Amino acid sequence: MADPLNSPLMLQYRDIKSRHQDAILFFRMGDFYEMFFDDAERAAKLLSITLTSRGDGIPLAGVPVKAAAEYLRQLVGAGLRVAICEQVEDPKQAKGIVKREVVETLTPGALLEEGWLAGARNNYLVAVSTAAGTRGGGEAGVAAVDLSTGEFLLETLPSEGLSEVLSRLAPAEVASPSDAELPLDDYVMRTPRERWEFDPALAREELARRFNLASLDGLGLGPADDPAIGAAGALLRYLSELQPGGLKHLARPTVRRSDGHLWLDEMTRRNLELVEPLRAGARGVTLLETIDATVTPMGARLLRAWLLNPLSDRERIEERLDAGTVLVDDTRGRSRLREALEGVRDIERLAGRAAAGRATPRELGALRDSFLRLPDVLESLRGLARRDDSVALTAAESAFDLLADLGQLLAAALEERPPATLAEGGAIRRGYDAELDESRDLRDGGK
DNA sequence: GATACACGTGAAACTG
DNA sequence: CAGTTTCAAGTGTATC
Repeated sequence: MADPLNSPLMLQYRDIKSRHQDAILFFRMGDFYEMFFDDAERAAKLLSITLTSRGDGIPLAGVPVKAAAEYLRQLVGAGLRVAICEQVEDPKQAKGIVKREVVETLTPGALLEEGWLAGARNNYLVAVSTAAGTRGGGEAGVAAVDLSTGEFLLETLPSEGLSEVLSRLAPAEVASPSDAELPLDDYVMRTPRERWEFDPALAREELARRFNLASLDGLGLGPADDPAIGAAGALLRYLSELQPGGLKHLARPTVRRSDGHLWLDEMTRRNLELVEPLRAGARGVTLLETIDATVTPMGARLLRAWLLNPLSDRERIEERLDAGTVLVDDTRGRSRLREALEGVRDIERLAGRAAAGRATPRELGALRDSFLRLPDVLESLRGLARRDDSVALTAAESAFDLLADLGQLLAAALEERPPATLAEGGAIRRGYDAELDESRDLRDGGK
């Protein structure tokens, strides 16, 4: 029984590791994340950290929790999955060793961390369902989420169109039935899933439950959308494995109908240099770079998505052109609007982090400051000359949510300049919470 | 500008 | 036998 492989800790480790075979396991031990065995050897090589052992011959490599983010970024950047195993029990209360659980798995497609992602483009995790057995022909379903913004897209299309969709979304990771063959570049992470997970009937139930709907009609989903619905089901199931804590900020899915958009195959898109230069590394040559004068990350992502997704519906095209005309014709109004948008940060991603309960005080401060800019944005919209000429602009105006309640709540609760981390303290204003004030007085010696 | 140590947990080696 | 000490990674901080 002196076998080091059978110590209580190693039993716990092997139990957890057996359920995360395909990931590097970051195993929390006090103030360190430890990796053992093969994980330790791979990570030590990739991260240039010391491969050691605990005297019992078990290979070990570890990083302090405080410095873990940078190492995680490198591992995920290298195309690996990393499962984060935390202590889920107060060590003081624990008898024997402390209980541990995987609370999150990071993959290239499942990232919420701030600063790891390019602000000007979405980071999609995509599920693809393909018709079983048939090679070519049949219909494919695509479901895509951007975890950082909560965006959720569905599309059903002929199988031949898959390469077009996949190059348009440029996903970081693709989940599909293990036997499916997909037109994907080598650097895109492939995640094989069981075929039954793509079952549309199962997925309908899951979607209805998730978004609290009696039926999917409300989402504009009919029987013809089954392939995409099946993909959505598999995607949700996979996400619940990656984020066992749940994803509160996932938006209701929106359906892309190919009849409203111009078909652009991958070759065309490339040759037109819409968003990527033909010669890798060339700067300033794409259409996107040429016309991108957006102020916020939301605008940058939207413009990019629009360029990759040109409309074919005349009415909607005219609407966009009308909006453009109003803005072009009113130089002063336009610069007012730009000015108002200047202070608006990446609300989508900040809100995503807030909803996931992982926003820092400083990020909440950025959210507050952004919200407080919104009245100015709305005012500049209203102030545009001849704004009534544009259906799109008036619609945007009437749908505009100032988020005043949230802005006021954040303004009341947060200090003017909140600290970068909660641990530093001093995030919450005096006078907001009586109990907190009292605790602070006690700590500071009281009067 | 080097060098030592603590950080938190658990195993193993050591002590009485 | 039970209790105590030692040790292990990268980083920040304290001490020379």
